[in-house]
Amino acid sequence: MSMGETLAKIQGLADMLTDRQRAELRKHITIRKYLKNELIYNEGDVPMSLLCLLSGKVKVYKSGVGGRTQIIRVIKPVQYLGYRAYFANQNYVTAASAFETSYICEIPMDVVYRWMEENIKLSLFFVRQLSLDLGVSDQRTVSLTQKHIRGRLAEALLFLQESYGLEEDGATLSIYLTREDLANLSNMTTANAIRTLSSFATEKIVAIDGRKIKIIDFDAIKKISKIG
Amino acid sequence: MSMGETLAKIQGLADMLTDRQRAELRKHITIRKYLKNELIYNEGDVPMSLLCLLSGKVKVYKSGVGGRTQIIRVIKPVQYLGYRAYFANQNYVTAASAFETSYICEIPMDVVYRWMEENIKLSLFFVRQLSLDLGVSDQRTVSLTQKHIRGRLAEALLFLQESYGLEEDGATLSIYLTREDLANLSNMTTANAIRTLSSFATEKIVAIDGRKIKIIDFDAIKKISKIG
DNA sequence: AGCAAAATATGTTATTTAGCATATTTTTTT
DNA sequence: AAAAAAATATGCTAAATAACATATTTTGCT
Repeated sequence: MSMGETLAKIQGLADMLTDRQRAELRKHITIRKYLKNELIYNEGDVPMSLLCLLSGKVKVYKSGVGGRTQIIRVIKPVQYLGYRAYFANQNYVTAASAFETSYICEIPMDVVYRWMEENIKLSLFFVRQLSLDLGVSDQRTVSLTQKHIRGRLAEALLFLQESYGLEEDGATLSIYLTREDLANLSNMTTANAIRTLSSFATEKIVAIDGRKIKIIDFDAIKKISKIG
Repeated sequence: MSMGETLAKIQGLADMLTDRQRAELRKHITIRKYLKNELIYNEGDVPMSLLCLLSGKVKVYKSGVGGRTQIIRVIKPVQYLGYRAYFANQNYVTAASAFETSYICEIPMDVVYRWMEENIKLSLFFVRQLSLDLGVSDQRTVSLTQKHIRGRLAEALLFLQESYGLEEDGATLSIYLTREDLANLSNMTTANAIRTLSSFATEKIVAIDGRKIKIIDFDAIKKISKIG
């Protein structure tokens, strides 16, 4: 990932900056490659940088009681992450790692915050991002607590489709997750993710080929997700 | 609640404003009294105002599948609410109502947003608020999904203590909730909230007298909440 | 290619929690 | 103060989900 490509990717952010800030951006930005399953940051770490996923796929998760893990959100290119903890003056309460090989650019958070103090547009950008994130999080709390297993899994499949899209066939999810990740996304045990996905396959709602999931009956999935 | 008292309560916000904005604030601010259980806003409503709870207690909740309700957060004086949806350009995805008689002041959100566009401090205030809210919401997702009933109820009791404090005896929660509200806060059925609270009473962890809950063994509650 | 480790599949059992029913008590309304 | 409605309490049953066990398949590694 070259600097030129990178700057093209984060143009949305760069466009909000003043000329002077944009010059500073070039000085401070760094790019790092993360391998599959590599940790990007961990719970308890001090947030130092604004991260922007340039390519690849990333999960943000939290470990709960008894070693269970909950995937809180998934990140696609070009999305930002890592800002909440800094703004709240906290250490990270989540961890993030790469689903697959990912390129992430980093901008020191103190530099970003300095820009925000003299750049309303940038501040309002984060107000909006945080507001969207919070809406999703609140909705997720209710879905994960109130829907039954089938509803939660169906919702997770739709969520993955919205986040990462479909292959050229217009039906196969573009992300290949392990059943364990699928379970951690849907708040269930791995065995139940396996079983429930198998049921969906038996019912011809999806077709599974290893980690490849093809959604055959979108309406059925939507219905199962909705009624819980 | 007089205008003088009100301005004293929202001084934290007023202090961030310019002189001109403060003058405008006086023109646009209105105060309204809400009776016990009165609806403040509903899911689907268009967010028009920034709300600030001056006195009383408020719940923000969301109805999920099968008519079940989840209390998402509780508000104490002097806290703001109603801003997320406006910033995200959405209608409300939650509802809010008063636990008890409450006074709430309202400032038109478009006025607030105009201020934000020319007032970095105010924008950064909301960046911080939203970041704190999001951290709580993410934590709550994991607690509510992974902890067992006793852990969730214990957490709810601690949460109420942190939010609304204790009576002069240093042990009785200052908020008197119905078992149904307690259930909606802890993601369980009303019958289970009743049963579990009774168990805590039998185990001498709390003492209950109607809706009055006295925490006898704080360490036990903390431990139950922690281990889930 | 061959081995080890990890992931998937599936059956069985145990636990947790919801659902339902009914009695009693408390609160609200008239 | 009486009546009605709502909330609380408690027992029993059913449903949902986790836990555990074991076999098979796939993946990653050297």
